[in-house]
Amino acid sequence: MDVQKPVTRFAPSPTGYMHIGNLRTALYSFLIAKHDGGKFILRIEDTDRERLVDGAVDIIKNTLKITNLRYDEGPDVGGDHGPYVQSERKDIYAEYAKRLVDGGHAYYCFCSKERLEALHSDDDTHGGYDRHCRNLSEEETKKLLASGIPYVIRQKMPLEGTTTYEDAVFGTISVKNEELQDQILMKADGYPTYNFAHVVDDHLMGVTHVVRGSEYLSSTPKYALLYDAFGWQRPVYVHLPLLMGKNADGSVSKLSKRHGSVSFQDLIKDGYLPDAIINYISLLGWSPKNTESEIFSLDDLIKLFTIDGINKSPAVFDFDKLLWFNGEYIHRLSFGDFLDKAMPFVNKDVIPENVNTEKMLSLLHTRISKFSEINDRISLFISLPDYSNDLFINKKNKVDIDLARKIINEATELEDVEVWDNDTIYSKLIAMSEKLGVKSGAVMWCLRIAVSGMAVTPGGATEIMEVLGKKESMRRIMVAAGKLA
RNA sequence: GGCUCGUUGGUCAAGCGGCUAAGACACGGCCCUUUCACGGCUGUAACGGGAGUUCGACUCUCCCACGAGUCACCA
Repeated sequence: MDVQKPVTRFAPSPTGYMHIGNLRTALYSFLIAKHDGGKFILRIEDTDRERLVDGAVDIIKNTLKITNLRYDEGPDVGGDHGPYVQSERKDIYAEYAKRLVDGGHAYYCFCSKERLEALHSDDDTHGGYDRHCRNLSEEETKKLLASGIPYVIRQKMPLEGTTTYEDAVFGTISVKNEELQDQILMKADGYPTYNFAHVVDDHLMGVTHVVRGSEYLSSTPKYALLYDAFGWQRPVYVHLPLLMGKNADGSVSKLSKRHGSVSFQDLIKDGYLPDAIINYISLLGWSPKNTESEIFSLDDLIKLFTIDGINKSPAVFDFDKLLWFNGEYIHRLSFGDFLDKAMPFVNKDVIPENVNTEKMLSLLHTRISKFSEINDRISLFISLPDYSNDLFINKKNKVDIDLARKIINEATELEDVEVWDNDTIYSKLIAMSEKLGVKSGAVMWCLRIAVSGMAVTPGGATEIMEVLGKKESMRRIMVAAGKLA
């Protein structure tokens, strides 16, 4: 007999940006399916009509597209289990809710919001619904229904006993039934709640593994009971550890905006590469069996990913490590690709004509970890900063002001160089150091200071001069000569 | 507060009764070097606490502490 291939889904609400935690859920869900050659579905959960945000669905689709998390079924690709947008499935939920009522697993509730609020006024967070309408007679229900009073449909929880389910990550989870609220399945506006819709959809769409954040751990018994009420087979539950962020005071809390850029688009805007982001977040809550390297492509992850490698404890999102991954990915880009991706980040308006932009960027290729660093790093090519003569002093190369003056004066002869490129300038400077009888490092040091005005620069003296061009380089050398005179 | 879950270095983590407790990021040092970066080598640093079980616990059990999640006509 064939082992059933896994079917998983990613089911976000279109309420705004793609949070990095959501992306990680999508990734794991995708990987679980693909590791065993299964199917991955995208479903849009838009049952909360008030929180809908325009364009949010496009953000979701676009994110999955550029991260290569391809779905086999979904709103724009179709499939045998559509529609894949919950607001288009209202009839389905209504029908299944009715079935539950008829079977005695759910009931109509006519309680007003005011009444419900009064219930909570004593102790604001505890308590719950008092099951006021749970035992209305059939006649009373009929009458109320006919009268047009708004109603919801609630799930009828067992009053005693325990509900237990197996989670693939957390193991056996067991909750006393008396803890379970008669949760709302269908809202007064005719839309289902998440609690109900996702169960119906997951079953109808053949989802075998429900992958989601561990915030659902304690409400899952209610969903399991729903499966039971319908007589459906329960799916495999895979709850993922939470993603946390580090606060300024050192404590941690659920990853949110206060921790920095936590939406996928924020990170892209900041100059992170999708592959690097995917690689990093794959390791937040999961680790592979072999541990030689941590650099994984999506294909690597598909091969390596198994549920038993998922961790239980919450993971703190570490921007330093993400930055390291991103640097690795940038350094490994071919120069052509690097250029393509880097160019959009360059503020072209401020780059002088004499500067060779391509060569300038080549200096940055191995020196940046994210593209947004570019503009800070190239300031010296745009203008010569005001600097102090002390910058010329360098112990290692035995440079003092007198020597610097000598070297810079000698360097004015660079004016004779015909072909202004790195190699030519370099050999010229080497020859100069021999003539002067000083270490080549001393010459290089002084020239680098002169043309950059900075102690730390992307690239060495000759590289900077090449990028700057002869005219500007000579100008800067003359400035230095003047300062040292 | 009830319920549920978690706790290995600053962070991510391996470990699944016997180990000098991996590795990665960050941090320090050294080397390379035309500064920086890259690269190479190397160093500092951890099992929350207490009882058990066992010849032997980071690994199993219980209690405590701490942390988190959840108790919506939000998902």
